[in-house]
Amino acid sequence: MDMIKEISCAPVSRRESRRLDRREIILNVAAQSFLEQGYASTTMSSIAAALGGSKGTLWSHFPSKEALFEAVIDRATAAYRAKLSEILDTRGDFSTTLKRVCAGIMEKILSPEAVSLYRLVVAEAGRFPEMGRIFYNRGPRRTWELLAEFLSSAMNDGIIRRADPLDAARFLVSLCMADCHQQLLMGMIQSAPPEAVERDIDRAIAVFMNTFAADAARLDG
Amino acid sequence: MDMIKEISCAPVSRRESRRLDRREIILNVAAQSFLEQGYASTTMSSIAAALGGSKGTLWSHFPSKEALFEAVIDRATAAYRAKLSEILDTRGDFSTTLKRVCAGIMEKILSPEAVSLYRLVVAEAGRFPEMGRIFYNRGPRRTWELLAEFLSSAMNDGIIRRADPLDAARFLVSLCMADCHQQLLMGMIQSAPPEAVERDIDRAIAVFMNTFAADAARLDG
DNA sequence: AGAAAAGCGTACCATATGGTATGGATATGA
DNA sequence: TCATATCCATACCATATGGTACGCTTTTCT
Repeated sequence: MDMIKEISCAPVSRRESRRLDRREIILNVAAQSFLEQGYASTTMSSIAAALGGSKGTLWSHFPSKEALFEAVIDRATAAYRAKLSEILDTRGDFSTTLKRVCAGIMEKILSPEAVSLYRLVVAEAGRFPEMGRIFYNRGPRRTWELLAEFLSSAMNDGIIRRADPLDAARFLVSLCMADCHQQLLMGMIQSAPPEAVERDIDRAIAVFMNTFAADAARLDG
Repeated sequence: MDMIKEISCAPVSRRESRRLDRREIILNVAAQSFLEQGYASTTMSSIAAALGGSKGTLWSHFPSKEALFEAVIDRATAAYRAKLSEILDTRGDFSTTLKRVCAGIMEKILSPEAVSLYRLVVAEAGRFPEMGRIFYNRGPRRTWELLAEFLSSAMNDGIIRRADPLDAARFLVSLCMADCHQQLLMGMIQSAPPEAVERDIDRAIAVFMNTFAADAARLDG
């Protein structure tokens, strides 16, 4: 009887499962509030109210507002990372794949949730140093690593010149984020028009290929 | 008697001058608080306390927290713009000047105040739509325009290929902001080490020249 | 069936918030 | 000199905050 308990690390007991469900719901509600209101403007009371539940329950799951916030950021970045891994589909020739990958990255990065998350991180990074680190490692870093893997194989195939794949990936991503993303962040636009995104992608790839094509001039020694 | 009053638009009366001084002090204190605490976490009471003055005085100058905030952003962006105009000194040959100009822009952009302001704008742009517009027009836009002016003359001299100067300027600035600025925003570093800034500049210029040098390949039609 | 866990509802706490009102001190302008 | 503009200090307001406490019901485990 005890054996069954021990061999399963996932929650078996129904109680535990229900509790995790509740926790999940709390995190959803809290995430929504934090992402669209910011940290300071989000109140525990309003979260409890939105839950339909009581404050006691809230505090039984998270001992403080700060702990809740950290859990939310943790989960949001994890979700972000999960969405990213869907992107890398390297079927087809290089330039087709490159464009598809860029489009995938752009779509994730420009999504309202990602923009809200980015805003929140930038806003609170000064006050919550760990948060910036978590986001950085799970967000941008993962994106670069995924891209770098793809670019690395292209380097091996001699399609683009050999260089640090991670540097190349960072370069490409920063090129993609130069226009629409900036304007979204500063509220100049509410959503990125597809044609503008397309233009960003094309420009980014053009500059990237101009820099990294196999026959391109070396930039540094 | 009325004439004297009318011909001078600057504050003549000592009362008025004192009042403006007080207003200036309020704006300084408020700016500091908003920039390092964010909007929601900054309290009017704490500002009044830091002033040494009373709340009555505060509210006699600004009818609400929101009004104070707008005035602060207005002034901060104006100050930012003033600092920018110091940058453009086009003596010397093109590449020397280009590097100096980039270094100047980087120095402004990476300064703690500029980073705080950028953070605040990004954080609150969703809630204060006008603020993003003000910042955008007085900050990035001015920077681009200054740079564009310089690049435009370089185009006329045939040093770089003819293109939309504003586009080229935006491109160069976005290249400069790709690394250190990002890391500062996300709290990965507390200040940008000079050698990293130097590296950012060199990379940006290399890519820029690779793209815009007179003999570079056209990127788009 | 009965113990325990989890959640709910609500009342409560000290504190702080944005904002108002008032009365007095001080400097300024006519 | 004298009215007035400005400021300061303080007390105050309704409301809201993060967080605690407690008694009650429902669900789960044994």
